[in-house]
Amino acid sequence: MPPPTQRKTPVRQPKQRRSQDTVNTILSAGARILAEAGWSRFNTNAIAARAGVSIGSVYEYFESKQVLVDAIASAHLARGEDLLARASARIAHPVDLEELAGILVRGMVALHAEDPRLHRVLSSEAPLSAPVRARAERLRLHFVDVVARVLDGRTKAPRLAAQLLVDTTDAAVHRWWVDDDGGLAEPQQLAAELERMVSAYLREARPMDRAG
Amino acid sequence: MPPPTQRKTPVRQPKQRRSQDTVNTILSAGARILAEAGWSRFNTNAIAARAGVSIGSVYEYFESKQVLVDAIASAHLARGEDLLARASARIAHPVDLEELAGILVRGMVALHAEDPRLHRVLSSEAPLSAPVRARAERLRLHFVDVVARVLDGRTKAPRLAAQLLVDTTDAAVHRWWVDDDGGLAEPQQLAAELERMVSAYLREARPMDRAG
Amino acid sequence: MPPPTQRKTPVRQPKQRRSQDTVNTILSAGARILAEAGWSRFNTNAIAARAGVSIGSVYEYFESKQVLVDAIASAHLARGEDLLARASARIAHPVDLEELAGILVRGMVALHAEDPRLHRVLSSEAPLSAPVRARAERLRLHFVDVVARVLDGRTKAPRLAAQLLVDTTDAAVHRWWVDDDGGLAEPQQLAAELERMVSAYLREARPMDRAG
Amino acid sequence: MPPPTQRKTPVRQPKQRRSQDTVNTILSAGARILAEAGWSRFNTNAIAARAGVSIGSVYEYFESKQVLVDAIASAHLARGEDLLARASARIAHPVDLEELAGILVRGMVALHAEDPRLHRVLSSEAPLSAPVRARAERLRLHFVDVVARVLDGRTKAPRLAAQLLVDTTDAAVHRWWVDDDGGLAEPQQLAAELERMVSAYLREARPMDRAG
DNA sequence: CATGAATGAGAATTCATTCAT
DNA sequence: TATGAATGAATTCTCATTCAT
Repeated sequence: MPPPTQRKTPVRQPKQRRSQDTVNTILSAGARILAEAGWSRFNTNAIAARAGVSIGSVYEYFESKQVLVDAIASAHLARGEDLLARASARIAHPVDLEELAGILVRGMVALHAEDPRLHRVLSSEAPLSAPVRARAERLRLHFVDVVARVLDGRTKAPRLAAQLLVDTTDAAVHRWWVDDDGGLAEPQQLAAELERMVSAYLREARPMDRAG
Repeated sequence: MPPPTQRKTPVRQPKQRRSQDTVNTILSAGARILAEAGWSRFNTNAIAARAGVSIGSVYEYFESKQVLVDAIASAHLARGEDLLARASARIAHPVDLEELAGILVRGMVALHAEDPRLHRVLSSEAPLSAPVRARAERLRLHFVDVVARVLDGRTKAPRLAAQLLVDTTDAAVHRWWVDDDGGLAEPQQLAAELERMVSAYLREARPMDRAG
Repeated sequence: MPPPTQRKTPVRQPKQRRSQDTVNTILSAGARILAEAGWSRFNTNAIAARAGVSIGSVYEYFESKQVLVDAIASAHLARGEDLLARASARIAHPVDLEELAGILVRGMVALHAEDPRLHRVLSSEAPLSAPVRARAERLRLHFVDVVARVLDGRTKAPRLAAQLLVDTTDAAVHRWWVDDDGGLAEPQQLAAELERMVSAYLREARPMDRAG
Repeated sequence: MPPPTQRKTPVRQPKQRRSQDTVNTILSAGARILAEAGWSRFNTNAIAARAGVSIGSVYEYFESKQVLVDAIASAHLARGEDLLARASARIAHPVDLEELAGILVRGMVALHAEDPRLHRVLSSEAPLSAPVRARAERLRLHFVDVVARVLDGRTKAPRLAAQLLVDTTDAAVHRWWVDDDGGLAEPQQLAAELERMVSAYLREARPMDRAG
């Protein structure tokens, strides 16, 4: 944190500023190519050209193509983590199980609606490094944790149920928002129906329901 | 004219036999590489080496790398179509809605349990041609049709419900059997829970349930 | 010459007969490919397929691709030699110098009108072996000889004049009939004008013209 | 702002200089291979090796082998266009018809004397793209135009005559200078005789000659 | 730091030719 | 003789990466 002293226009180190700009330019050029043309057209020379920088600069900031695609994926994951952090507040608060279904499905839709084409390429075509895949896995686990905490004491096997809910809604929404190429029904309709299914499950999953 | 009797094993001309052997060798070498090393290592020279044939032989039978991967995908789809055809007999018979959930989930598991690594690469990494993608889409539509027919008259919006069920179980099972890299719970447990969720949904989706 | 004896249907050696048929089939399949698709598409497998024989048979009769294209060129040259032989009778007869121009130009047109597309490929694209090129050169020399003999004693430097006439008409007719892709005037008009030019030259090339 | 004075030698950025050098090296390596070994040996690896650059550099500057051979042909054509431009000044000036024959033949000789082996390969073996062929055709039309303008009003059908003259001299000189493999007479002698033939034609092609 | 020319390993594809059947 | 499956050297082209300026 910079000292809150009298300098109005703080001397921003031009070097670092410019560097960060270049890094961002490269990252978004790469992301756009990935989203628009897929992994097969994601080549370092094209990225440099699109970013308007030299290929040398790309390698100045990213050791290799792998590091670059990992960085793009990380940025994308960071946005997901952000969304989850904000949503978890809403979920964590003592919430009616009835509401949970809606929050869950709508949250997942929000998560996948953010640059779905990029999401698609990153989650299927692009070969990400192990650490990045681990980070994605952690995001999922975190999601499961949040839901499990809500279910705790209110359903049998809350953690298993949480994983079922997260994985199912994630996978289904992913398919409808990300993978779909001309499906049957509208994603919105399907999501509403999915909500109904999740509700039905939660209603029957109460401990007493099974015991009694 | 040859005797129209007892020819169960048709006289295979040795040349055709040899060709077919080569074709099969190439197809399975390609499938194994795809399953074990992914699309990025799927190159025609590696395939030829693995199949123990020359690169020329690969091109003798497959016009291009694209045609080859399409052929591998087609064979995989054919196995899926087969499974569905046999399963649809079971589903189509007047089946209790309660049973449907089990048949559906177990059918989907069977569908994905067949060479899941190959399935994974074919369904995400590999760039398949439009006709093959259309064939996969047709398989999915067929599945939805079969389920919709069972639901007809027994749930509201049977076709929408059918798509929800097929897509959800497909996506979830796909994730657990195909995509999973070290998840939380056992896929089997999750599948059992999924069955419960589908049952709950069907129970509540009866026309009278909503009307009354 | 076969003995004119009583066998009506002579026993033709089926082997040699069939062989010759196969050879001819291959030769014309090759010639057609050469004429229609050019040297770059002239490949032995395509020829075998087009001829309806196996690639093995092609190599049974022609040691190599080079031998095959040479054989096609030789057959084409043989037709040219034939034409020249028949034309030379007409030319050799004490012919008016005025007539010579017409005979020459029309003969050259006839020579080039025979399968011009094949002629084009053989005379430019296809890499013929030295012996075949020598044979083509011999045909040209023979042509020059025939014309020189007519000019002998009637023009100065009859051999030089003969070569001028043969080469000029050959080259020009070749260009108009064989190479032309959408030229200006009609080949026929140009040929008529060429005749006029040759006539004019011959008229002025008489020994006395220069001497006196 | 740089001083707007005495900059005769523009400041060449070293990078552009280096690039241009590489381009030229590749172009002439390609031209030499084409001239010395023909189209069949014109392969990108050989060109790179001969130019002393990597294969990557060849493709850095020429999208494809086709583009490269087209560039070589274009450079060759540019030299021809230059020659014609300079010659047309001489021809265009009110020139005696007697002189025309000499100018024409000598011009054509000059045109073909420039790298005849390259000319040979480019004009027959090498498959040039349509635009380059069109450019060659334009050069020919331009030549015909120049001659036709001289003949205008002095011969019947001046344009037809012009085409006859251009095509005939072009084809003949091409044969003698470019295609010839050990012919009979010296090309120089033949050219002199060709000049005589053209003169004779022009003398007789005057309008009054035919009318009266 | 930035540039961009240069590199070269690697991948797809073709096709003349061989040889076991 | 005929067949056609199999071979593999040769060729075009791509693109991640390096490094001199």
